[in-house]
Amino acid sequence: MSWSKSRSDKGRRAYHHGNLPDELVRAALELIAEKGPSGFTMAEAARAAGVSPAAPYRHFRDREDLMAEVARRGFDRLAEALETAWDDGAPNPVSAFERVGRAYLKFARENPADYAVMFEAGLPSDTSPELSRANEKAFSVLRRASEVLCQEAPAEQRPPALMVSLHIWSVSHGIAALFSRGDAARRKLPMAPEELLEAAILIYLRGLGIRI
Amino acid sequence: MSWSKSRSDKGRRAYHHGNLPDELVRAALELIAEKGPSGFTMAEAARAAGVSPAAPYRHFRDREDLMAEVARRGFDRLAEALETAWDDGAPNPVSAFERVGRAYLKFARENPADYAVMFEAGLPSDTSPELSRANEKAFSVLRRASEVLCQEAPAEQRPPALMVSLHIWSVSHGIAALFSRGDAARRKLPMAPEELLEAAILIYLRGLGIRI
DNA sequence: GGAATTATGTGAAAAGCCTTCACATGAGCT
DNA sequence: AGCTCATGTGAAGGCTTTTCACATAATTCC
Repeated sequence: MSWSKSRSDKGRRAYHHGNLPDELVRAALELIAEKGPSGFTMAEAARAAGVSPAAPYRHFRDREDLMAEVARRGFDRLAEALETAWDDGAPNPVSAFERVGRAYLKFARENPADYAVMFEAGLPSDTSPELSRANEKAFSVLRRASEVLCQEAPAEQRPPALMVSLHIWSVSHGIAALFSRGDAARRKLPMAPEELLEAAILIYLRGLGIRI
Repeated sequence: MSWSKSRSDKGRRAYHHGNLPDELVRAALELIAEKGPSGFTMAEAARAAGVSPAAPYRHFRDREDLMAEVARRGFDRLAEALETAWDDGAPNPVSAFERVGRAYLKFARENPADYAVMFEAGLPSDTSPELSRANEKAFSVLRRASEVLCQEAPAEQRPPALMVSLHIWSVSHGIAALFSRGDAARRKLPMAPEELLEAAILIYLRGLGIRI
């Protein structure tokens, strides 16, 4: 049996928690969802997990280290969501690309806590190699999609795929950050964020000479 | 004489500071520039201004209130910078519009602390009416510029100016947030943020059918 | 099976922060 | 000069982060 502590007697708390890191990450996300990244405290996360305030430090160097792990997992899940949405460009690159955009906003809307930690917690970019790699992985989906998409542009004025991916990421992040945050919608919009992004992408692609 | 305490004897600290609110805002910006919005503390700002830790509370309800004032001033200065850049659309709307985009990025690059507080400190959108108004003022510059710009589009497919302004703001903010932050450049770019934005705007305008 | 080693959690403590309160001090007005 | 209001101080409570020695459980190795 791999977890010998087990749930045998449910009421009693075992000395060893069994899965503290995961639980702390979960607690952190809940707290951040309620009170923002700066409102989250190590002590409260420990309390939520039912351990002493010192326990988390067995698994995370400090508060920032826990945040970085939250962000890393966020990027992993974002990468997964974007990958699924892209679906290898089926049935055609343009519609798959728009699906990716919508998936990006959906992620930001449904996971505002993750998103805030990923992009607004002010984590130094070199916090951890794992974080950088997860970030890179999410971006690479956009990058590959842009490469396929660029093949659709007339050959004589084909834009650099990297630039296109940066443009799309920027506008997606801009809309997510400014207008698409969970309940705390920053500003009244004449249309849903998804429609706003879709329109932006369509106009942009037309500007690239891609037929729609 | 309006400030009778004056600087008469420079060494001696007067009991009354004379201009504590301004000094606190200045100190806050310096601290935030060094250690990010979450690294800023009321106590340290007070220390920098040479007053006791309790003094700031005579001028700001709490930490968040000071942050909101920092953000408010930031939006005011951003609005001013954008207004100047727009220059009533001279000599022609398109080039003036690009100037506005560059001014936006310049502001973000040269005032990373202000920018961080304005957009990433997680201030509740209803923190203060003054903050909302300053925010609105900055955005309205973009909005008016978009209105003029849209007149350049062929009448039969003229886009809503509000949508255009939201698109431009989003991509500008996206680029600023992701790539254009002071020294902590998030990611290696094949081109300067300003060029990246300029290219995005040109492609977008072409997509709108605006001749360049 | 039992002992040694390692991993994980505890309690206590130092240091620092936010914020409030009663009180002190100075400025401006009459 | 005296009154009133604005502004600054010191001390205090309650919170947080983080470390350290110590306790206890899980695992490994004979």
